[in-house]
Amino acid sequence: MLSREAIIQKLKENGLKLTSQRLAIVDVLIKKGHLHPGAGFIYKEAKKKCPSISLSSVYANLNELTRSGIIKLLEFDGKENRCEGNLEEHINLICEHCGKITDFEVPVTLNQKEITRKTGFLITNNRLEYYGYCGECTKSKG
Amino acid sequence: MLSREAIIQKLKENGLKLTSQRLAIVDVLIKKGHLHPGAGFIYKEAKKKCPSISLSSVYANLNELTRSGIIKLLEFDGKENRCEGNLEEHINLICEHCGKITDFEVPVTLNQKEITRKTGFLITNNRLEYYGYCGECTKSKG
DNA sequence: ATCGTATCCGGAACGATTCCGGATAAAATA
DNA sequence: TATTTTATCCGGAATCGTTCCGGATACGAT
Repeated sequence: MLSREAIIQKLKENGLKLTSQRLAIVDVLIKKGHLHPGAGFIYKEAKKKCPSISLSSVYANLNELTRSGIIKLLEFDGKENRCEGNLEEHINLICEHCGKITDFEVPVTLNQKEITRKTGFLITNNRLEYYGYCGECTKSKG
Repeated sequence: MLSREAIIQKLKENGLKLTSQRLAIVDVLIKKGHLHPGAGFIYKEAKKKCPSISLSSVYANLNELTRSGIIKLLEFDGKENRCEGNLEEHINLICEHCGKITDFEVPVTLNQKEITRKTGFLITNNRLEYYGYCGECTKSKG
């Protein structure tokens, strides 16, 4: 995740205004320990600093932040989407019990050029996920 | 994708009845050239052989086939979900222009045991996707 | 042929997200 | 500082793929 300053600079570069709603959302995103928050959580948290904020503004802002390359949205059908601040290629470990998402750096980057050469497919984005049960949930339940 | 016979055997093993609706859906799934169909397409196609079929039955059956380990559902937020017959670990190349999904075998299987050892995360399922533009769409448009 | 039960159908319900149009406020300009 | 421009805001309605419901149907065991 970028620093607050870097995000604000990117926002300015993209001609986006620094509204109180937008900054409140950014502050939730950069808060440590709350990785990969969903729109609902961000709404609830941002409301503490900016009580007038609406849920539709949260959604609009998350889309805007995505367009500016500040975050990435992990979309899940049925479930809430989640925000991703780590834009480097990596694997998301998603716990099916507690919902926690952990980043795992890919030791050897898969050779995307080889895929393009073999198939003609031009890669612009990726989504690498392992589903299962995190260490804590495995210990407590089995 | 399993053969028709193998699927029918799996259905019997799991105590599922061989209804005309279910078999019509299976026939759409195993048809070559229509890889990764969505519920809407399956509904439309199955209706040709089984005109009384309902969309809710298609959904119920896709969930049942998933539970029996015959297919896997690729869930997309906003867009239709897609059926996956290849249950081996591989990468899906998803074209953002035409929507086509192509399987790409992973040359070196990522070491899942190492992930478990390092993080305690127990892997039960995976989702590996590259988004971009397939060869055909790249050629025709650029 | 009978029976038990999984499965079916149609439509209502669901829920996260998007869309709308009038109101607001950021920030450029004078 | 006052004015102007325009992105952004809010609240609620709309969207849409999917799930849920209850009564009807038909598979397949006996």
